[in-house]
Amino acid sequence: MPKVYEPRQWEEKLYEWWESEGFFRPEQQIESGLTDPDAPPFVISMPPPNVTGALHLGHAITSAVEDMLIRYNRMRGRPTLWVPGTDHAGIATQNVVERKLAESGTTRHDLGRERFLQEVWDWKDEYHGHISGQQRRMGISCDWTRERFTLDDGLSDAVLEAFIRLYRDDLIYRGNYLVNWCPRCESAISDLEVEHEPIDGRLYTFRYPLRAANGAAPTDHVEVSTTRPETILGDTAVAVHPEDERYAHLIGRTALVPMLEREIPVIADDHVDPKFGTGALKVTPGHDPNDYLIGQRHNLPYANITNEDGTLNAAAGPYAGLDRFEAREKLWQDMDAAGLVVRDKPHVHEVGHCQRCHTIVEPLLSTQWFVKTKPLAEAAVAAVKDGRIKIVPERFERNYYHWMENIRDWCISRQLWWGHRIPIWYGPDGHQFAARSESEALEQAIDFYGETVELEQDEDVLDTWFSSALWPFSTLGWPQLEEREDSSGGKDSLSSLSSDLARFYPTTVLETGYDILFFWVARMIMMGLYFTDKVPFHYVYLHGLVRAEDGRKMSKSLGNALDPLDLIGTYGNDALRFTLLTGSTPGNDMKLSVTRIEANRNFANKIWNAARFVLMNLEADEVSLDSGEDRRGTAYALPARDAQTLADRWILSRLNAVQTHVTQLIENWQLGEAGRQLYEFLWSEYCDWYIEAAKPRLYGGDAAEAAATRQVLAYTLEQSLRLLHPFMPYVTEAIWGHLPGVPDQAESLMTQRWSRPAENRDASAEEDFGRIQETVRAIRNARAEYNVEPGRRIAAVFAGSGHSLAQDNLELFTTLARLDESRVTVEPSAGGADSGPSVQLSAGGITTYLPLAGMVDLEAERKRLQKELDNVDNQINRAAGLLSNENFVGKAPEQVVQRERDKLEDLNAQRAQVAASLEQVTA
RNA sequence: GGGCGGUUAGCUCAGCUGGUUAGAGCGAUUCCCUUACAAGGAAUAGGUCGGCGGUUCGAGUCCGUCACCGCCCA
Repeated sequence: MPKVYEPRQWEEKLYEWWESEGFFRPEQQIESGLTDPDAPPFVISMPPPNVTGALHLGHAITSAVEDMLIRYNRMRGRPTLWVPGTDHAGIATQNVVERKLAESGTTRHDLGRERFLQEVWDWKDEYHGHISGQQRRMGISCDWTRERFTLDDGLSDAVLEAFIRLYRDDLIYRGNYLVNWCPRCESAISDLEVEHEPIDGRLYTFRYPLRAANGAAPTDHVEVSTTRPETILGDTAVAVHPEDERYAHLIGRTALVPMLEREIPVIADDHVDPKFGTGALKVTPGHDPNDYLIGQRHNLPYANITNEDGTLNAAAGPYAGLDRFEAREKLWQDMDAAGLVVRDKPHVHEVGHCQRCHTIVEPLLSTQWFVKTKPLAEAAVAAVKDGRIKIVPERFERNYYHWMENIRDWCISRQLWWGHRIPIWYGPDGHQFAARSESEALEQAIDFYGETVELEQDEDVLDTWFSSALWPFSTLGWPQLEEREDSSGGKDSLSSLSSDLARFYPTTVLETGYDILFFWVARMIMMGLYFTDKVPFHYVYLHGLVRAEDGRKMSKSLGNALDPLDLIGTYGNDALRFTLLTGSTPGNDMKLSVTRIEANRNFANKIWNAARFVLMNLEADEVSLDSGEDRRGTAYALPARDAQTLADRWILSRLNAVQTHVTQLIENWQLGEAGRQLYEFLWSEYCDWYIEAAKPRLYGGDAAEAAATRQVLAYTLEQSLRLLHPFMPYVTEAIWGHLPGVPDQAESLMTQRWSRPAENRDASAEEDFGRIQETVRAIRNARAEYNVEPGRRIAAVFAGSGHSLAQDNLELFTTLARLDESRVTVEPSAGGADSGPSVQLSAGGITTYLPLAGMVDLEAERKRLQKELDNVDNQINRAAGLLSNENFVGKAPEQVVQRERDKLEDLNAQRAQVAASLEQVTA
């Protein structure tokens, strides 16, 4: 084994091996006996990345968490299925291809629908290779043989089926409503795809001329404010609050639209806020959602003044053809010239932008398709309320309820070409036929009209999220397999042949970022319940967003985006994923720190070197194996209990604790904490203490002792690799492949059994070893303070009540604290050294004298001991105070009280030791 | 306007149902290339856990309130 772990030499090789061996496939897992066919499968539908995009750190954290869960559950013996795939990402992908066309001077309209789509498919085919290659670099153990794409045949079938069923059930309808229109994409977008941002605009105040009572030319006016003057051209009323006395006399009069001279009424409506602006409101039902509602209440006409590209149409009179923002300027100038302008001043207000291209959205009356969401949302709320679906972290359930309970109908039609075309054909009279194909529509039409007619398919495609909403079951074969399942009757066990849908649905956990809780998760729940009558998944695990080190969102335009593939190349896959897994808690954002990735790269290397150490010593050794019934759970044999030293018992007990805690933490979704505990155990306990304690026994003369030590070293390492594997799959696999005598090496660590505690915790070993650690630290500290050369071995005397512990573990002390074996003595009584002045330490219940001849500064020692005495006294006061408090003794749990009693006892003993030392120094 | 999250060491963050003297990584200081690892080892310094009030024998943890930062929804 080389001295340094080089991720690049392992990662690709190991991944290719894993994939080609079929370890990612549930069938192989069952066939090979890794997983129990009768155990409930563990299933994740991977959030499909945009097929023409690049993977970013959001995908990296998704991959890290999901792969961790999959690997853990596979090792626990559950058949696991992780379904990968990609999303056609309608608007985003079409935009990219259109930009490419623009570079060569053409547009999609020049090409026509068919040729344009061919262009996009070509683009998709090219980029799909990039994406899946990147996903493989992320090391994800998903079942590539089940990979899907939202526009492939099966999923397109699912979309057809879903649309037609919803349509027939009256949950999809078409209508002319005010929608969010992106003039750049030239498409409607849903409410969710509008991002509201404050912009520095202006508030324009002007005079609305009022026709005189006798119908003569305007003699007076009312002042009105707006942030969008161009919409004046679409005004169909002026509204005031019904109780606003200032304007009561105006209600019922007629106003004249500036420059157009169109007559509109002055009406009264509660919606008007008398305190905003002048208290009078211009009403543009065709271009403002609130005004739209006012328009409905008052039966106002809906004037539509803009074209789909954001220019004004004929209804804008002289302003027709101008862009909406040019028209704003021009109209304002003209109104100024006409003496209608009062003022305009800076005004910050929230404006909706297109999520995809950031263009300011224009509310526009348009004929679109909608999903009636209320009935679907009710079922979706119930599924979470009654616990069939659990959201982690739980607080997001409130967001979910709030959104679901205030849900509005979902605009699903998009004026794009790239996507699932709406399966509706129109007859000559506009009658709608919902069908899987044109011929099917034609059959319906013949039935309907009694003759063959010309049909035209709807031009639009569906919102990408419509197909995504079906993802958990469409990827498993719905709806085709649903029918087969029904006819064969009931759900088969995994051991027999049956459909994926029957075996793997509902999925287990849906893991994704909280930013798409509404876009995706909520809609999957609605659709899943509606179409399959089952929840699509039992758990929703939401991770936080990965931000740049400065806390801002990573983005290409800011130039602060880190490329996960670069990071993997530099630091290794394990380092990146361990950082993502341990760097934050569910639902909380994390600022990705490169130094942390580096630290975790170092951790991987540390494990590598610990393994090198163990293997160097094992090489010529026969390692026996403790073969249980399950060969995948085979462990290295341990020495008999009575052949174990304190250090052995200690590290085995610590391993036991970590096995238990890590398992509990993962089951409790505290993945980060689980990883941190492993880090702590492996580095601070196994490497820093156990390996160091093992060295003298390995190199000492006693062959039996050395062999026992090798066994504990090997056992602990091997079990730790199993625990760490889901967090750091590569380095653990690379090391595991070097282990001698392991029966299943032809397979992989990923196919081995999750580590389980073999023996009980050993409280006395943990306590005793803890006392030794304390004493060793105290000696090391004294050595450093007195500038003892690191290599120099010094004399020591152990005394006091802990002397027998010292006596039994002298070798540990001499090694760990660098003592001179020939000059170490143990004395039962705390009498102290007789060889002149010495440093006196009280730690771990052992009094230690270090006769640092000629180096001891009595005055400094006195100060140090006094400080220590004060410290002990403080603690004694605290504990004694607690114990003298009747309330504490009476109300606190017995366990807690006893702990304080024990502590006080130890402190008193320690105080006596320190006090005695102090007295000696002072005397 | 409504809701959520954050505020813990110089920096980045842990700290689960309240219970040892609040932890880690990085950074800082001192020392060491000791035959697993200098991507390493040993030691040290550094925090009134945002402010105030409350509940409790006991609060970083629970409740109220305020401040600042961020996000979501309207």
